[in-house]
Amino acid sequence: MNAIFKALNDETRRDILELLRKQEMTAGDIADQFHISKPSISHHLDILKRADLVTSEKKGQFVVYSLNTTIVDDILKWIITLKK
Amino acid sequence: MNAIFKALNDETRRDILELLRKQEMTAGDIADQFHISKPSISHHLDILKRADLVTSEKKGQFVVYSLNTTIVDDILKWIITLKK
DNA sequence: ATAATATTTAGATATTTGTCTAAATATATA
DNA sequence: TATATATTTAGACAAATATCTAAATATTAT
Repeated sequence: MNAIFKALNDETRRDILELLRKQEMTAGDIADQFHISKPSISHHLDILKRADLVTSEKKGQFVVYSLNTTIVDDILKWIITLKK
Repeated sequence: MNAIFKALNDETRRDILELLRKQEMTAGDIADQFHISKPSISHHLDILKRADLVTSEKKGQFVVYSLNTTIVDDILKWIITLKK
């Protein structure tokens, strides 16, 4: 749970997740949505990946990122325990 | 959402929430559950309070903390948007 | 009033984090 | 093969954070 909450504790990373909710995107296309350098976005993507919140697949010279909804379920479960 | 995720990004604070899920507790009783100084726990409680995840009420010389389930719902909503 | 108990505030410090630029790596194209 | 494009890695740095001890504040009890 630690890596997940660490990953969620940043507005840029949460925004990336919301982008990926709609469709998978390349690292570059993701970076273009923010006023932050590409290396910084790459670093954010790495943190999301380590938390298993996104997956990545190399397609030619691009790297395509997708949301991993399985882990989203894990967060839901944790939150829901607070209500029981 | 920022303050909430910031508050959740710490194992001690998440553990405090799980404790309060079962019953309300005084600051001292909460502190006794951790191997961390009372001032540090007080600081964690302050962060949880600013995020509105807990409420506090002074009862005599004690301060009783409770979980605020309303805000827990807000987190749920945000997580669920990721799945739609 | 004084002492004891409960909690918070203040100030210090080491660690973590988000950001940047420059350089490295990998792939595609001319 | 040389060049352009896409992405990541490396290293540096300022800001944020979790922790501590000491002191302050508030309440209760003697």
